[in-house]
Amino acid sequence: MVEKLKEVGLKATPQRIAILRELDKKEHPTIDELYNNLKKTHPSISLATIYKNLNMLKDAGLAIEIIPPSANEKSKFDIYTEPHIHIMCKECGKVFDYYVKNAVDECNTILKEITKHNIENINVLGLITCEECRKKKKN
Amino acid sequence: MVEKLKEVGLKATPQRIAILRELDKKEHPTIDELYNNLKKTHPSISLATIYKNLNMLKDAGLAIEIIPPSANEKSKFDIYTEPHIHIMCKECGKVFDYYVKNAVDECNTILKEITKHNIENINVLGLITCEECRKKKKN
DNA sequence: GTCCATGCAAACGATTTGCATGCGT
DNA sequence: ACGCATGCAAATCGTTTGCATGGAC
Repeated sequence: MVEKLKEVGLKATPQRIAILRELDKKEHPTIDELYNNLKKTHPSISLATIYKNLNMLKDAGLAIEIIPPSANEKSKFDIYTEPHIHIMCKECGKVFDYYVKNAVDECNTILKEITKHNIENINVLGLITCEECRKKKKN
Repeated sequence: MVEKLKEVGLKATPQRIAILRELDKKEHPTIDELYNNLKKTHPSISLATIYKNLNMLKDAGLAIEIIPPSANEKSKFDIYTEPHIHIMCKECGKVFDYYVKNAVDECNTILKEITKHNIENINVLGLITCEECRKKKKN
């Protein structure tokens, strides 16, 4: 994590390293989950620091924000290493990663054909009902 | 618009009708654009009313929210009639609609193959640089 | 030693809420 | 006439900002 930060020209502070480590667990925390988790090891960490750093990490391409479709739901955060697709459970909000390289490209191609536009980037979020939630619903 | 509202069990108030009419112009307004436009014909309309109604219209499936990828940008709103795809200019935020029925299905199919999940719904937003913005950039 | 980062508290903006009044049915 | 909708103001929530102190380089 220290190297990643230096590569993009950011100081390797303990807080930043901790944030990246936490994101690297791939649990897709919301900001306050991140805050609560980090307080365990960094009791003095402040929310403002987390906000500031998440913005910097996003700008630097080391983190990405997963924005839910309903917008009154909270964003979740993920470490960014290579392009991948996110699937979210519409019941509980849990996020699943799919590191399938050409999936993003395929969707992109389809959009290009339809729109005749040069699609530079796509944001895809698939919505499912996860196993757990499906079970709960049955009862 | 009156009928649409009654179909979903909502009272056809002048404010609601006006909101739907405004969305039907397909200009994808933000909440305050909507507010400013509606004030012209409904000077006493309140922001709270717009917020409440947009939420109800979304829940009822008569409107959808287009959430930009950067999340500090404002959401835009659209009337919902049938599934379609949105493309957004990353420079100026302008939104373009594509009513191509099987595009949504195709993306859906790809996601299903990759994830082996039953994708119930997808949220796709394609990002481009629109003509106007491309011209501006050249200068 | 310099400059950027941190952490606190205050400021801010967007959205929601409570409540009295008005209006669609 | 009833019950939901409106509009106002206040409350709330998430996020950002300013600033003094601390820490990475």
